[in-house]
Amino acid sequence: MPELPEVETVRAGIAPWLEGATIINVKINNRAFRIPIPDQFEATLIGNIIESIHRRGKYLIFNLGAQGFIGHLGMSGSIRRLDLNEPERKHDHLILVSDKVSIAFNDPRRFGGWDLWRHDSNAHKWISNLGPEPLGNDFNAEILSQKLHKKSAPIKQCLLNQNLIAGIGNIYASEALWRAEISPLRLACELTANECEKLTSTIRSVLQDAIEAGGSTLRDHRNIEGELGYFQHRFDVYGRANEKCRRPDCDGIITKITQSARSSFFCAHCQY
DNA sequence: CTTTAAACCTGGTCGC
DNA sequence: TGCGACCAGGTTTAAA
Repeated sequence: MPELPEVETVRAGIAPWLEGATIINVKINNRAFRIPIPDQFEATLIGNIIESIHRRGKYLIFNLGAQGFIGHLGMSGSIRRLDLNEPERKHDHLILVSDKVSIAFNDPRRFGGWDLWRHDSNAHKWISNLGPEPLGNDFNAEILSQKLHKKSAPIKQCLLNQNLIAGIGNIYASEALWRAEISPLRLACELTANECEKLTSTIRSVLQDAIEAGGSTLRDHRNIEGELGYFQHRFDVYGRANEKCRRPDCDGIITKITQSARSSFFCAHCQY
């Protein structure tokens, strides 16, 4: 479920609970992820203080000092606070107990994963080849144009390539292209400099708007007690097949197409 | 090197 | 109420 904004919302939600906390216990109910959780995971964490929690693309990075652990929420992962004596739920694969709070990582499909990292090694392989952070200073229209120029694939597929830009997923790829009035079918190498400029801007705005929507769910007391990793945002095109285009003065209808086995939504009337 | 397809999983929904 | 088909926000691996 989670793309960059959802992962950032998880990070912002758990950071106040866990930064500065000492890990008391780690309980793993199921290690069987695409890459199994390593055997030394629990022993490496227990007794250490979580100094800080970061995000890179869709990954969560927990810093314990000279070492730490890294997590991915996959397609169906979420994290929630686990209060004292609160029962575990089905698919709670990882329980982390600290001197402040306990959290549960729940992931029905187990497409997510957890691993260890050390400062004295190179960056973890999960994040070593990621492209720039779209909301960071290393991302701009020139960089995007340079990268897309080498790609003959449709722009929608390129936006999902984490090595080009980190953090965009299937929803926000469609949303950013709609805002930029660019068809998902356009070949990446054929985008003009002006279109790259526009797309850079809409990628930023669509992610930023979603983070703010996630932030508002964090401020809602009911939601902060609940699951982090999923919040319903109002999408302009995603999931709106056969509905009216939301662009003012456009009377187009949203179309759903399949590109490399993923669905794309767009308005053929105003996206060219 | 590139691009495409299949694989990894569970659960919800829809049509019969 | 049940069953099969299909769909889902991601990434890696094998194959072409």
